[in-house]
Amino acid sequence: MSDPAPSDLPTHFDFSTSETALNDAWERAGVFRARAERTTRAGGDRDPFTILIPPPNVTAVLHVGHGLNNTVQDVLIRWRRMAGDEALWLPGTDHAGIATQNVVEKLIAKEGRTRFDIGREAFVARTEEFVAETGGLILKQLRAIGASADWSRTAYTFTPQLSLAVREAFVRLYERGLVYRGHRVIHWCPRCLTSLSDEEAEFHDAVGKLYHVRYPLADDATRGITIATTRPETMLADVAVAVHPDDERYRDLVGKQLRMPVTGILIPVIADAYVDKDFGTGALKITPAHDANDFEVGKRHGLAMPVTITADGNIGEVADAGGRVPAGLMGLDRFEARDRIAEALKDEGALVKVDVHPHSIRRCYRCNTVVEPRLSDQWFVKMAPLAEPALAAVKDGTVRLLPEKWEKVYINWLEGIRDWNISRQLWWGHRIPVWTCENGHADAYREDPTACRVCASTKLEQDPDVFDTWFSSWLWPISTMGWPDEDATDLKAFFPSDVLVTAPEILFFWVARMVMSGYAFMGRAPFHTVYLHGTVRDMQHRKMSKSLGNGIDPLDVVDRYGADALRWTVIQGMGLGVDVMLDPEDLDRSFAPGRNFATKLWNIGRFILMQVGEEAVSPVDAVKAADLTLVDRWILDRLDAAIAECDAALGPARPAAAPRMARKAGSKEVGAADATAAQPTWPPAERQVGMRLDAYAEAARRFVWNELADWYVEAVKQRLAEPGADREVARAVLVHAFDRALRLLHPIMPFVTEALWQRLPGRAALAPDAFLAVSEWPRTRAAAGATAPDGSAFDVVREAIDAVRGLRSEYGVTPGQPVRAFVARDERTAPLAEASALLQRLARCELVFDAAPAGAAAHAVLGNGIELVLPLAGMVDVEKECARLRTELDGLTKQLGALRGRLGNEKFTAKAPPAVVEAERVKEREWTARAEQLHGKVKELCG
RNA sequence: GGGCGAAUAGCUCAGUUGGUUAGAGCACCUGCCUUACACGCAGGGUGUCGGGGGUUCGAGUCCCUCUUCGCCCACCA
Repeated sequence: MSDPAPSDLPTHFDFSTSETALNDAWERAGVFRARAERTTRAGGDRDPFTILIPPPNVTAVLHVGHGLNNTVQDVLIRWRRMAGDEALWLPGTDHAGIATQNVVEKLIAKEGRTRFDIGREAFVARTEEFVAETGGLILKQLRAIGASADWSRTAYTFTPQLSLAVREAFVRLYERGLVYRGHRVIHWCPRCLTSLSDEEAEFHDAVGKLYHVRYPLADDATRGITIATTRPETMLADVAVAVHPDDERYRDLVGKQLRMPVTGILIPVIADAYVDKDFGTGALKITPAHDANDFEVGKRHGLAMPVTITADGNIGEVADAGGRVPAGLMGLDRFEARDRIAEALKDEGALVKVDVHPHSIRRCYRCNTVVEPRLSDQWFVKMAPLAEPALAAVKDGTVRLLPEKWEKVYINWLEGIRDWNISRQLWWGHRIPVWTCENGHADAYREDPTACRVCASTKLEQDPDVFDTWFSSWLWPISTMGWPDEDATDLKAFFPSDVLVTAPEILFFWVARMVMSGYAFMGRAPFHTVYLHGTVRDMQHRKMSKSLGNGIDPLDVVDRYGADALRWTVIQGMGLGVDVMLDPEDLDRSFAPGRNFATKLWNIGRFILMQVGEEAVSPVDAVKAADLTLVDRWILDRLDAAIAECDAALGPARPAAAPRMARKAGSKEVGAADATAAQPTWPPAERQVGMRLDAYAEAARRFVWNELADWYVEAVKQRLAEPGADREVARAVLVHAFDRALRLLHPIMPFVTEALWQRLPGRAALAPDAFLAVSEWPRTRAAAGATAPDGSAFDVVREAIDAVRGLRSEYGVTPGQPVRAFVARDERTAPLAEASALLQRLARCELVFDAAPAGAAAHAVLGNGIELVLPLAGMVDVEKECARLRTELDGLTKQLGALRGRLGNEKFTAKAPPAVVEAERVKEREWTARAEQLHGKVKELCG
């Protein structure tokens, strides 16, 4: 890079040009590309560290939720890359069956056509074309926020390779007897014209009406049963009224016939324990084809199952319903029919009453249409056997969910797992590989069959349905790695992966099912950590959404403040699992933390580059310990502390591969146990540790801003200005500390840190393709086996400066006015003597090592007992000082009283840990000394 | 209906196994263009840790209870 001289650098980081240039440079150098052969699993010396992107819909456009999700992944992957792992972040997209189909349907609707007008083949071709043209835009957008994914491995759930995995998975489950054809009531979306899984039919609160309808006895219209229903339109398909067998009210009616109003159809009264005696009237109308529970009741009693609602949600005689639908209702929309039937009931006098009834209704998760329960044939996966190892994995710590509360939700769901409806009546998706021959032999085939496996008939027809889109998503951790080829290079090197970063909304849709598929097809969990982050919300805590118009476009933020500002803001404000609040109305304020810090960092760098010059600096290790000044030692200490804090906040990258545990006595499953025993589990002490990205960000920020910039840089300004040996020491320490700070911050702010790091002196000696992005993650001196001289002596200096500044402010001494502070001569003042020039510069305070002159004075006592005295003659009135002293003394007396009370309490001294008691004793001595001192001053000054 | 969680500064949140005078960022107030940065510097905490009770030498932290809020699941028509 040809650079301007440091002094010509602008005062703000020019992110708009630098970000693109850096992205290009990184990609050219291939720093994001993972190499299987370097992993330990392939005989190399690097631990693999893999993150699989939660594939966004192929038609998706980047929104702030993606921004957050992918920033987290990128921070983790950059961290591990620097820490020496072979880091793979595998990007890709999801074909998103139902969602993409809806998009294309809308597109052709603009041409006045439906998918049925153009036919299945043309529709699929049209969708493929649309995806090819516009799909994957989001992956390009991810580059703009700095995503360091391995783009050479970009995957898509609908490629031939992944389709093969989907087919293989289905056939294997089929062969294991875990797939079956079910005839039952499922969730049906009348707009998408497809069945939905339980998870795809989401509950929404609604205030409906509860209609009480009287069904009279066929042979005695004066008697009857009143039932309650929220969906009177389904009465057209009623086949019975059920009561509880023990219900005295209805006992004599069981077995009798009722004549339904409106249709006049006769239906029996049956007894079934499913009915709740205490709900409504205790009588329940039974509509087996349009209610999942009624279906079960109907099966038990061998009842007919007429279908009176069509696929698109209208009234009609669909199946076994001859003569049930009155002509006037035929073809009506289901909700219109509801009102019409209610009117008809009212006219007949059969409508007893209508109550307001708050309840939950299910809606399609893609189009929000009210879901209709509907009798149909679908493919299901038996989930209980698959759930078992997935449940055990979380219980035994093979997989941890962060934050922990989601483990309970996960376990709760898996323990009550229900079978998964995987067939969809859509056109966009993987066709179900089941063929049925003319003789009715249905079977699953790995290859498209030319003849029936059973009877060799060549007249075969493929099931018209496609798979639930999640049936391909759940294979993501293995299909993207080359499965079903178990020898695939990537599968061997990078599976299982490490961390999955996603939103809790898809815990069941995706996360739990991936764990299941990992065990079902590879015998292992696909990752060891699931990081479930919060949601981005506006200031009213509403989820950001297009329809509410409260969204934030991440690319807009990148344009205004840079990708680093976006990333920093999101990471530093994100506690584990906590929602991030941003104000779409005030981007300046929302992204101030990131914008401000990026600029601060840039200016620290700018200053350092200007002061340090171009000549190479010696490594800090080469500096003799004796040549380090107080502040040098201090900043190196603080650096160690910051590294340790960052490491602690990030936590262990993976559970340690503990030595194989001794097999439990009596365990005979030697061979079987081995495959899973090899997968390490999180020790209880580490299960909730790490992944505190906000704490990591804060530790790094505090070091570079509050310690390096606020203190060290200020302290070394003078040394840098004067040529000589000490200047070289200062340069060495300064460059070292800043270099390490850039490393710590790089995962969060990759661009500004790389731009600065590339300009550090000594870069010329490095290889031309040396990047901060692949530089070594900092280690503490202790971790590196080096000795660390104590830097705490500088604390006295800092305290003295703080104290003088505080006193100045308190007494209203203007910043420009020089002051003198007196310190009684004492060997403990040695650090102050060494740093008195600093005190002069940073606090405009001349230090005098002598007794203070008599008269009004301000006092400050430093932590090690040194008293600092500022004469206030001519600067402040005595009364004010007296008042201040008295206030301090009062407060101290109160605190001392409490403290002495505790120390005098035998129970405390006997029961509290000795260390705590000792600390209290020390404190008591210090406070007592201070109190006596204050007493003296008050007497002397105030009489 | 079942399960889970939260309530700490104006806002968003930390607060590790109970142990100094409860912290951070943003916001706010005061003063500063001090040879990098006003997107900055220096100073300032503005709090009955939701209410009540209990355990303890000691409670923001543990237990009970009440209040409020949120999340997940569920076959009450």
